[in-house]
Amino acid sequence: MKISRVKGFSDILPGEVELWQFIEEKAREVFARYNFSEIRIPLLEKTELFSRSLGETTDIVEKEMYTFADQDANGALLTLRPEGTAGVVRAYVEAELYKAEPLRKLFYFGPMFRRERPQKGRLRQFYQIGAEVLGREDPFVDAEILLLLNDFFLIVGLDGVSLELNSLGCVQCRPRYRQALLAHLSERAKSLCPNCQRRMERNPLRVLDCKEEACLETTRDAPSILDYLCEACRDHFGAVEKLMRQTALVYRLNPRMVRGLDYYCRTTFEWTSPRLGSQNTVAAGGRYDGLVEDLGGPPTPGVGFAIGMERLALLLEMKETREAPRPELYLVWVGTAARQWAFPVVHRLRRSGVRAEMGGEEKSLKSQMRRADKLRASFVLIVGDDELKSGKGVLRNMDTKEQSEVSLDRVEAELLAPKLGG
RNA sequence: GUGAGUGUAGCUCAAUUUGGUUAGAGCACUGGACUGUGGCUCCAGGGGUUGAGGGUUCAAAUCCCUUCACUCACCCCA
Repeated sequence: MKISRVKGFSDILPGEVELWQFIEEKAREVFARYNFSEIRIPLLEKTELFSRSLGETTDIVEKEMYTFADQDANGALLTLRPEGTAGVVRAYVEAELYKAEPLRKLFYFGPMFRRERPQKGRLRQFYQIGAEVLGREDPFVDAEILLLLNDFFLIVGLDGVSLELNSLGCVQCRPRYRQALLAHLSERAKSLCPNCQRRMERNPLRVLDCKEEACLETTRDAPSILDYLCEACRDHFGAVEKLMRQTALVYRLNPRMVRGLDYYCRTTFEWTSPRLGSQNTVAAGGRYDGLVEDLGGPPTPGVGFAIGMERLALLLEMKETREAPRPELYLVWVGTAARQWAFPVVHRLRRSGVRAEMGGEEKSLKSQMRRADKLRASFVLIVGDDELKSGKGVLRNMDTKEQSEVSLDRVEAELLAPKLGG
């Protein structure tokens, strides 16, 4: 009986994995330029970490987490991480990273798990590239990571995406806005969709995010969060905007943009693409100045983002297909004596760093050549009885069709010469 | 969780409307033409429980029921 993969979980097969490697490589490059350090944390955390940091009433915590009881006597509830920030902050606090160094710039790659209904750009195990900057309240840091993301998109060749920016205010000013919005909404509650009527009680800001025509209409002249920011938040956001203009980073101000997780405050942002279908966010993030303290650390501001890797891959995949690596040498043998000779030679070449392959089974010269061609080998070395006798093998450059003789007793030395490109 | 759509060869798809012989094509794969030299061309070959199970019928890929999977949308979000 065949066993299939779990719903919403996917394999990244040869042919597509090259694109992922490319993305990861470029991400490392950009993080290095911006002086970020990698952090690796567990996929499994205590459930409490997520319910505390994301918010008890978010959809993720309420119905999307993979949670189970540990087999230990204490039976603690454990959860496969649905996002990265909580775990990074937990590690930051646990290792007291703030003690030796006031500013930490961290990045990570890895899978996240949410039990949602799969669709385009949405899987139950999905990969994120994330970054967190801990220890600075400075708007220059907000601008820095926005520029980092922009640079990253530039070097992977992503285009057609747009950036939206907003400020959600802080614990000082958001309650005031919430109240004003609520006042506006309750007067018009009848014209809101049933969903939004529920949202009004739980998280009124989400009403602004509704796609329902009627709700869009009723919130058209709703108060804007940007008019309710306290002085400190207004200054902070103003400074971010100024830096955006100074660095010519194009964005659209979107005072209706809200975030799904409770810990966000002040600057929030989102990169979207119209080509992704309804899951159109490629990257998003924002500031979370209270989170470290909530998780038992000292008051420490933070700001970060996450990039959805399969969404990014989806967008880049449409542009061009990336090529699989090609073998540098394919050794074609004719006759069992030649095969016996070839096997250790290929082994030694591989040990010297050459990407090498040889013909398998008892196959004709022609079919081995065909296979070498299919794999796009750069060079083919042909060895048969004649060559064994004369001690000279035939080396063929598959691109130029040039052939030359190499002496078999010093074949490695000859092959490792510049011919093979090092 | 709700709704809609789609399941035929390794891949992309015909044949389903109107049930009718042995389910086809292109690409890919294997071999040959070219007995030890790749790509192009030509020829040949292998490969299918038509997602699965049941039903109707002389006859089912085709009609009906059940089920599973996938996809997209709602929702939510990276």
